[in-house]
Amino acid sequence: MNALHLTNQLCFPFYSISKEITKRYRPLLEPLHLTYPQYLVMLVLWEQDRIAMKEIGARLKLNSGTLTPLINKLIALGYIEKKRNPDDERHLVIQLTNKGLSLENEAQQIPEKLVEILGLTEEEYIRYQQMLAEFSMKLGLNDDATC
Amino acid sequence: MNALHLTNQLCFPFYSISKEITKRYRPLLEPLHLTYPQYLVMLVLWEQDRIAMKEIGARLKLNSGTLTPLINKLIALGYIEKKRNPDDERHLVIQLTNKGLSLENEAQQIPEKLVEILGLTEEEYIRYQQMLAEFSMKLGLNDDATC
DNA sequence: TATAATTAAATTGTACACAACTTAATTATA
DNA sequence: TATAATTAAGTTGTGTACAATTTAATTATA
Repeated sequence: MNALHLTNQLCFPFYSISKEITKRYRPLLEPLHLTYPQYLVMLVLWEQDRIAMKEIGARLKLNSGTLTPLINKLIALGYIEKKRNPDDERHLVIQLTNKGLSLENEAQQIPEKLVEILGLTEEEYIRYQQMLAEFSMKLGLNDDATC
Repeated sequence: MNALHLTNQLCFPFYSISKEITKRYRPLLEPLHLTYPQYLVMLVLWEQDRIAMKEIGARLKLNSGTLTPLINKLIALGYIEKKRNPDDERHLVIQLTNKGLSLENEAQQIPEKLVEILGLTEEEYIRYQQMLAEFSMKLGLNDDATC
């Protein structure tokens, strides 16, 4: 076996599948005026509002070089606001606006639409998800450094 | 179950695992002066030399906007050359230089080093690979449009 | 066979992604 | 308590990614 053969790589499928899914998200997110990384930030905030930018970065594994412009774009869209934490001025607290809050309703059908677009059954979805969670664990991606 | 919860997403693990593996490739590829996408182009050429840029794009699922600067970088590094196909001047034929050809030797230990860095056993590697190949198939990523 | 349609690269514009560095605020330590 | 170390954002520079458009070459069609 030639270990340098493209089909024998482990990373390449992750890389190309990731890009392909992101591409398939595009038409679903377009009505919300969001890109996929912007959508991820919104998911975090819908889960827990008023958290530090640092914490969003920790959950999404994004550093400030990526996150700062993302956050600024979401502010420009009117979905979030940022203000300094008075107890520690280094921390930016990110907060949903009413517009950002109500956007969650419009996003409700996105996950089911995506599964449909990917052509997966419920069992397949769960099986892949478990496999990925296991793999993420092995890579230490679930160790929440901020806890 | 909240389908909008980050941990219930299918795409997010693909996205973050992909980025994490790419990050772990970095120190392995640094001695070759290659980034991960540049390494992918080299893998394709070590498999089959003197192919059209279009064909490289088809295998890696990259369009010309991404591939053109990648190819130019590899030329600047002295690993490849490009020339027009005399039979069809629209096609760029990409060819390894001696330097690019001999680089394959230096790349030989990369796959095993990566598996070690990822902390996977042989069986795990194969199992994940199969699952990913299956998923890629479902997404139609293996349909080689150029055949 | 002149014109239209198609095709492969290149270009343009927007948006990540991250390493390395800078700045300002906070905390630790001599 | 002045100084050093640490921390969170922001900035800079390089390198993808991709949609949409342009350009040049080839092929199809009226």
